Amino acid sequence: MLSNSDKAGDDAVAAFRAVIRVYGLLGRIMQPYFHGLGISGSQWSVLRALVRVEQEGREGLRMVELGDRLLIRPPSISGLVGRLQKSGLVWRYLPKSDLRCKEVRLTPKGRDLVDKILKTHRNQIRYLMCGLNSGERQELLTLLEKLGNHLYSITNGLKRNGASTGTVEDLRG
Amino acid sequence: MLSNSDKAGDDAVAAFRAVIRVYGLLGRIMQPYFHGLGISGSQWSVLRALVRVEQEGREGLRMVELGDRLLIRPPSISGLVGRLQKSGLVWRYLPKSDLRCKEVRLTPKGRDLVDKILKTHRNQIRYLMCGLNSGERQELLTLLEKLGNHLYSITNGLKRNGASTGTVEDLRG
DNA sequence: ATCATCTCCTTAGCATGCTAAGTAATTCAG
DNA sequence: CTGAATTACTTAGCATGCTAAGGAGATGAT
Repeated sequence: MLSNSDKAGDDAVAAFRAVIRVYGLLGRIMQPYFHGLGISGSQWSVLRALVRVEQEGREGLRMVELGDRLLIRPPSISGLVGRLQKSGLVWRYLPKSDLRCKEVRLTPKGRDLVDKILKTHRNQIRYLMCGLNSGERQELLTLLEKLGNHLYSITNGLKRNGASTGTVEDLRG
Repeated sequence: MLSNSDKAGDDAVAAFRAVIRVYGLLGRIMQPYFHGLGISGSQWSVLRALVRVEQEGREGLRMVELGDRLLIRPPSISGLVGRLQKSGLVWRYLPKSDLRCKEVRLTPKGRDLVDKILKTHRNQIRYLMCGLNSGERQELLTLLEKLGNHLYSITNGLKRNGASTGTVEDLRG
């Protein structure tokens, strides 16, 4: 019985490793691409999130909201936004409603850069992903969304447990 | 015609973003897991590669081979192996055949740790991936391998081009 | 045989991620 | 209304990734 589930685990390990490998390969390609644009991939994620938020009709994002969207922790957000502010692409201010928070928004210079990058960005991503045809990309998206929902529920479990170690036992035992 | 390909690009962007999100979620779960084991995910990758190489009948791996397997650059390998050596898990020596190289192998302490972790590791991965059933995991693996092969051929193109900026134009124009 | 080149590794310096701990503002219990 | 708990952000310190540049050994053209 255990040997059966061992075999069932093999495709789990293989798929797990494949996600990591593909992510690594994407990074190897995207890093020099962003370097040529004068920013980093992480910085692009911030700028992109701020544009999206403007399109939703809001002027800025609180730091913690940014962290939720980008899946990174508050201290990392602080550093990232700080460097973007030093570059003049982003602006940080205190909303009057809650002085604990800081909100971030694009400067005109930041918006200009995003507009410039967006003109070609979709083509770049399309080129990376053209190893799969459209049907395959949609299938991949479906599978990753399903897996992502599962993983997200695990991270919520971690959050509820406080000082968890992230193991199966913590979450199930 | 461009508007058609714009629509075709949408699923490329969505799938691209899904890979990044799933990788981020995996990291959020695996990081505390490895922390509880006394090492990091990157360090585990090194130890795991060294065990695999032993199973292939070789005693150790050159630094640069390690980098190829883990998709990281030589300076990162130096630091990673250096810290593992300081922890006594790994051993670095000069092969007589080529004094430029250094080879890395597990110490007994390192092998003991790997053996201990491997007892439960597959269950942990299986738990992460159980959001998909076995057929879905195999389908995901197939898609990611196909995409990975495409991306790998792009990185080879970057290597051949020397100081490339990693854009579509560099590789196609 | 020798000089140029290539390969492998390392160091220096930076960006990005994390946890732990600290400060300031808000909220809630009494 | 006041004190405790919570929430948001920051700082400090570490690990990991990168590029650029340098040194030592191997290779190759002449």
